[in-house]
Amino acid sequence: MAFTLVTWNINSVRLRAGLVEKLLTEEAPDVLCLQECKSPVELMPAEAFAALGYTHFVARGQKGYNGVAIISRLPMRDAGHIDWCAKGDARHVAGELENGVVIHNMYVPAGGDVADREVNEKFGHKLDFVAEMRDRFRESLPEKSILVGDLNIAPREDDVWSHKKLLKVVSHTPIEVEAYHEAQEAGKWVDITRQDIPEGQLYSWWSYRAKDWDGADKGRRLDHIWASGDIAAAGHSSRILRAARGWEKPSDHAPVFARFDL
DNA sequence: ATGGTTGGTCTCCAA
Repeated sequence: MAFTLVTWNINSVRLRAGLVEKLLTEEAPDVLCLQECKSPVELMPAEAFAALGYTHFVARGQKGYNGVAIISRLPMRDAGHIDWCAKGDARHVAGELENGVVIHNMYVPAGGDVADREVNEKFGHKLDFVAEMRDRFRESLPEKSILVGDLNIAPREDDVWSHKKLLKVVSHTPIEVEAYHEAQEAGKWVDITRQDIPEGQLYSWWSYRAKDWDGADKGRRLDHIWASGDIAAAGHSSRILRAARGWEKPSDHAPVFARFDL
């Protein structure tokens, strides 16, 4: 069984349902994971996706914030979610394919503006969230699993436009990068994007605030596709659809792709 | 050093 998987922070699935349909039509992935849907589940436009053949849909939502959804044209069952940091946030949903592979769709807290948990509780929440990921993966080693989503951390020097200028900027601080690696190593997760594209600058997000996002190209790689060690060799053909950042009324994130032969 | 843009909801908060 082979399938193409995409992760995309959509920044409102209701406002950008048309862009999701464009991606499904033009790129025809088998499974699409969305974050920041900003909608209760019952108001997510699942029918529009079903009309394109994507008849399987699992999601967790809430009004205005967070929200994650998995849209699939392959049979998929709801495999639950974890209430990270016990806040009741809709930041995780899992779907299981017929081959037993579980896809975890995650939205890690952005962490606010100040990289100091003493003065910014949102940064503390982010660190606690990623530490909980580490602890849970230590408790139970993931198998036959894929973890995707907006992890809001750019771990490598070539995952940001300027390593030096971003060392104190939330998303690329050493404490976050350390936490990211601890979580990854605890689960023996393999970064499929970097397994496929080991060298060079790679971004999946460009700020709305840039005058010329494409020309300035001050991006960060915040969106990730990880696979558990037992199936990592099945991952290939990674790419980031940068063009989607230039679509009409775009999300500030671009879709990240990988293919799996399982 | 600062401000820059966008979305959702209800006047500002989150990103």
